[in-house]
Amino acid sequence: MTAPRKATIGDVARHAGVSKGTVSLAYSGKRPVSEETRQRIFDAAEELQWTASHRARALATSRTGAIGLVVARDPEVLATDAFFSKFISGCERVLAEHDMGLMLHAVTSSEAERLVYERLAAGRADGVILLDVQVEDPRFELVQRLGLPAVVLSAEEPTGGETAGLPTVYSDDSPAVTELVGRMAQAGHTRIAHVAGPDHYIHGRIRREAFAAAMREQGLDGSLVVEGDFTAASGRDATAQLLDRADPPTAILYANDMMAISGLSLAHSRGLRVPEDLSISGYDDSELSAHLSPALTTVSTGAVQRGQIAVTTLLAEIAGEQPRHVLADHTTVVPRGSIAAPPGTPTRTAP
Amino acid sequence: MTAPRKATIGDVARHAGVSKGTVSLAYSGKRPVSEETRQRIFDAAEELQWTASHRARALATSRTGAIGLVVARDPEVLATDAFFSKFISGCERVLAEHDMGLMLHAVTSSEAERLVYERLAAGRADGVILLDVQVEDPRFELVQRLGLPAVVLSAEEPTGGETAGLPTVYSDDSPAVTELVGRMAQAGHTRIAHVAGPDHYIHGRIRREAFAAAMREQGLDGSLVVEGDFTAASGRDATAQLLDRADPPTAILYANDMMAISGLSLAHSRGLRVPEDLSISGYDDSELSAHLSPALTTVSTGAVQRGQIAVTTLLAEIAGEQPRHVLADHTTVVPRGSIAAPPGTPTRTAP
DNA sequence: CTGAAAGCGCTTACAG
DNA sequence: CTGAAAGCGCTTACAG
Repeated sequence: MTAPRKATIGDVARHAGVSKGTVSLAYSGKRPVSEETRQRIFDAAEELQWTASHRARALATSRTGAIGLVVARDPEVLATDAFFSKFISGCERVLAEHDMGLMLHAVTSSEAERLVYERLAAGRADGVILLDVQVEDPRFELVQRLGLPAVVLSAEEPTGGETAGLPTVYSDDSPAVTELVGRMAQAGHTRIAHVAGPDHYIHGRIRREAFAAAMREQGLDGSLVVEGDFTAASGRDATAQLLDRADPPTAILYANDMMAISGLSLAHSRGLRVPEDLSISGYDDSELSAHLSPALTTVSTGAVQRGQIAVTTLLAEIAGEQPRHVLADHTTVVPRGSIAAPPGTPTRTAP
Repeated sequence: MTAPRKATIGDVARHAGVSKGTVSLAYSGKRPVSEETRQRIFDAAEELQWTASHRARALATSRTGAIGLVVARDPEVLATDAFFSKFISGCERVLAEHDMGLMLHAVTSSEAERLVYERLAAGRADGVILLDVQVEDPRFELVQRLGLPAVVLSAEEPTGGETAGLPTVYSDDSPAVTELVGRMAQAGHTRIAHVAGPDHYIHGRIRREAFAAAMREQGLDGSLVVEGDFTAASGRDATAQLLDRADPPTAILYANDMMAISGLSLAHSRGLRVPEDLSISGYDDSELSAHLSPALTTVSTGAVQRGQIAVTTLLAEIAGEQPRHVLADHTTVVPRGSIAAPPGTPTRTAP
């Protein structure tokens, strides 16, 4: 039962009667190997059940074959984030093609976070993707000092060096928010509120600014904003605060699905019908949002595609290509049943 | 702007006027180094900004410093799984102590899955944790053939070699389900239904069997079971099917929160009040469940602890210790507002 | 097309 | 307490 020593490239070479170099070449194809010896080598490898040692290859090539992803969020929040796992799945898709993997790190302090990046830079990963970017994120400087290739994922175009020159995969969250406000206004709503994400997150801030701008365009008062933190708890509390007002909103635009769903639930429990009494929208297109009753109007973020693009961009940078910013916009509004005319609207306002 | 060559242990040794071996020892502490040279070494390292290369160390020690986790689920489903990210967070906690990392792989075909395990075994990970275990899971044989240390996470004690002798971290989901049924029965429910998870998953099957057994114990009919697949979509459909019956249940026990939440939403949309008209319970204790209105009675699975224990167990196995099964039971019912007496019950049945 | 050898950057017996 | 050297298992110029 004691594990037999694993075969090495040397064993295969000996077995096939060639040099180690030739075995290596037969697999990499970096230089031609005669069909005959190639076959001998494959047979020997098969017989010895040999697979190249990843560790040895990593040292020889100075490439680890992994990229790093560090998440500095409470696991509770991570759990409920529809974006995250779709994003990872997109990353995997292209990593697999390149025979690479994803090193995931969950940290809870910024001290631990710094340490993790240092370890990654010490050869545990060939590069990293920076998620949940904050305004003037300290990681920008950190990765550059560490010489660690990185791409940042942002919700706005880094026109003025917002991402410190690091290659950035960005989308623009604004149009979807504008469209959502437009739909609500069109349905006849005037008192529209926004439950925002934290302002220090770019995607929190952008969605909020887009809300304000869209309301202004519609000639409406865009000041009814409550800041949440993307958790269900904060969604419920913010909603309670809004509904408790003397002049409660007739529509609420939430910065993510999670907050929208707990908000929806609270509204229901207060006897409000959605969408008849209250219209709402989310952001993220989580699986749950599509199967609620009524289903939640939300925004699909193209998370899988962004994962793919982010990794592709990172690999290009690692390969030494000139870093560039790339627009990855698959953001689109998914209209579902949670928006209707406000209460008291005549059944049909024919044009 | 061209990246300066990174310092190596040789540079540090030269700088400090010692041998490479001594530098290594100064850091590992595996053998004593005089305080004076030790300081010289640290100073040199500091000045040259040296950190040991993980790749080189990995080859020299035959240890990769990472464990693998492969998830064979639709990203949509993963996204909404409260267990998963808490579990990962628990893993990280102990991995960090050991200066190790987590290689995460998301696969969508069993073909891809096999390939990933082979890669992991080829030196990309020192061991793996097997999640979402199925009955007679083919991975049991695979990891053993590959000589890849593994621990499996199960929802029942592997008394009869269910996990092929692999060290197993198990909990028992039954008591919580029994308690839930008990609470519902106690409240006066007799028509209690179960929306189950797929039967080929151990945790799906166990919860279902526990439901049947508990109903039997209560002298109730436990045949009202609809199989879902843990997604919100299936939760909604199963609930519709139940509520459409001539004799709909007055209480529904769901195999996870996600199905319970979409079920709750559907019930609401049909004008049923929860818990006045329908009592429900979930399983997983997701963040959302606590902030719904009413909050969802559910089961906390101790996912963080299980992650910690799983990794601890795996590291012990990697270190060559005798593999054993370990009970990791932090499963407990979290009573919240979603269970009450069935409709038509006199206000208070004083004992 | 193939071989011999150096090199990737550490760790760890082996001597002293 | 410290040094010189071998070894981890590959890849890749360099010769032929």
